[in-house]
Amino acid sequence: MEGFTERAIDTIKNVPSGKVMTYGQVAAHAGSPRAARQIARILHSMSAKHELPWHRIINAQGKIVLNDEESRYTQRALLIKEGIKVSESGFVDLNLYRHDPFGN
DNA sequence: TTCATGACCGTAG
DNA sequence: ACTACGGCCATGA
Repeated sequence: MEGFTERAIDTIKNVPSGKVMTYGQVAAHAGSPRAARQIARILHSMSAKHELPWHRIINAQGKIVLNDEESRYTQRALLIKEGIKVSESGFVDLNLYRHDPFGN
């Protein structure tokens, strides 16, 4: 493994379709539990380049928090297409769709 | 090395 | 559900 960023990207790539992970979860799995903000930055800047399933990453409340209106719509559409139920206000039920890297 | 920057997190009102 | 605040921390200039 390289550094935090590498592990984070790897973690994100391993989120299966139909599941989601929170920023904090990814950070923790990458070795830095309190570095959730870095995950946000990684997705913001490298999602296209690394072909990451960026739409499967949401915040700890299970809510979509993108600033851009268009991106929000896209993310919601992608999640729904994978079978995830998303409320109109952009909430996802983490109890049902949370992906646990360790399989718990 | 210091400084600003985030698609965050948890708590509180 | 919404806003406000303080805390956290890996990057890049």
